[in-house]
Amino acid sequence: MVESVEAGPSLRAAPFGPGIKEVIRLLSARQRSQIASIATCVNAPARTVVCREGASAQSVFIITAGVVKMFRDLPSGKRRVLGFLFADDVFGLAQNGHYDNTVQTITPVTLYRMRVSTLADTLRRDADLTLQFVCKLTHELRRALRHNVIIARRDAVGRVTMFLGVLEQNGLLDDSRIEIPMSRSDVANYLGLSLESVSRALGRLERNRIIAYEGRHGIRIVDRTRFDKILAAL
Amino acid sequence: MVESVEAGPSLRAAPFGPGIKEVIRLLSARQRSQIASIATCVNAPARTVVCREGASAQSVFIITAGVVKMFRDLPSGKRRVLGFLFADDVFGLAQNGHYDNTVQTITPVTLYRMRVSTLADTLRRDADLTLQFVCKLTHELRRALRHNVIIARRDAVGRVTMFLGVLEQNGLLDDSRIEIPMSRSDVANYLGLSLESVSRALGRLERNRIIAYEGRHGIRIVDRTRFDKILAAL
DNA sequence: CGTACCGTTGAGCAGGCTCAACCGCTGTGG
DNA sequence: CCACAGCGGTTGAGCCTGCTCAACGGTACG
Repeated sequence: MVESVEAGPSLRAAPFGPGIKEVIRLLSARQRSQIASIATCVNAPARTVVCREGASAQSVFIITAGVVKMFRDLPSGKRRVLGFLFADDVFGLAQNGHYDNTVQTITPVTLYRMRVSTLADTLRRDADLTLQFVCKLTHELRRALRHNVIIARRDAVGRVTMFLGVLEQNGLLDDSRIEIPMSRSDVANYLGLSLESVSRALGRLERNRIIAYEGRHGIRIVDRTRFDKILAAL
Repeated sequence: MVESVEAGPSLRAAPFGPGIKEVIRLLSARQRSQIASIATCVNAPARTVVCREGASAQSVFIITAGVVKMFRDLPSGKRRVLGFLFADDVFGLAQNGHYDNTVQTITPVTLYRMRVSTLADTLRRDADLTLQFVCKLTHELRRALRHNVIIARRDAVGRVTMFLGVLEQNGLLDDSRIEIPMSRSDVANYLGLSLESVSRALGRLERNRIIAYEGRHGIRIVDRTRFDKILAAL
């Protein structure tokens, strides 16, 4: 667990150009420490609300460890989860000086907080760093579009399967275990399903021996062939 | 129709900070001509494929007039429309040197095309301009998240109504007429509905005297109160 | 003037939502 | 130490809405 000799936060994204296929960490050591110098490092326990929809947006955040969910509460009382964010993700970008989503921690989280005005000043002086943010935002945009594709699917099993696929990509765990740190309810709100449907879909995937449970918050893909077939079925 | 004495393309977005509520055009006259100097202006008729998913990504595009759709074709043959883009929108941002969506014109379109490497060079030298792109991308991200909220909704009438709301915001026509330049099929693919459902939803809105048709590609909101009530029903 | 596509409308079916009960784990207080 | 309450998760029964298949009307374009 000698993971970060490096100082400061990082950004994870897939670059524009050819050559590099995977998602990588973008910032140089110098840029990381540069951001660290204008940010304060914060630890938050699980279930902490980091920023609230509609509140005045003072800060931008970069996650270095843990998982958070970004959501919006609708007039009807229903909650729409717009995304899950992990290490090296950024959030808190605002419109008109107000956050437009609420962000809440799911696991204990370590994050860097910086004032939006300070960050803007820094970016105005460093085009290279700003370009890194462009890259990161483009990556976020891709994720949002992918999310669109997922929830446009009609069948619950397909949506859940695609979600597991995303989690797998994201986790990058060496073994084949996929962590599902969030509750069924969060997953349901993310996928636009009822939590019962999520539960049933997972149950069906297990009964068909496509996945296997590893506790309630972890699964393993047992039959990759059929898993991929479901992914491609859309 | 003396609309653009200004030279070169622009970017439309809502800024971060407080003070300005609406979507505005970001670039200064200098920045517009700067981009114009590294770009070539192109006119394309309706139904032109501007860039194709998977193709090598040489260029980035900024629209100055017209409407395009961005979509992805799925293994099953179904098509998912990820968004409609209008004047002052940007597209062509790639991953790993390849476009990840196809973009096709709906109306005749005027756009600026620039090589991605040239644009990157320009951005690396101008932090201010790059920051404008950050702002624009954040705006696009917001739109994508809003799209997520829309299609997560289960009822067809609600989805169509929210779509009309977005079109209205977008059009900013002085009168209350809302243009629907795209086909029902495109709308359906955008909303994750069958085209029959879109047709039925519009029909129901008209029968209930909430909207009124103005030809097949334009409507007018007749009963704003009930329209807003449907919007808030989610 | 004809044809093909877009749009509308109808009938029947399927999959997901709602309501509801039940299970297992966790944490708390008697 | 145990009883109980609360929450997250699973499972079942019935309903409802949007999808599918199909036919038809209108308009734009060759």
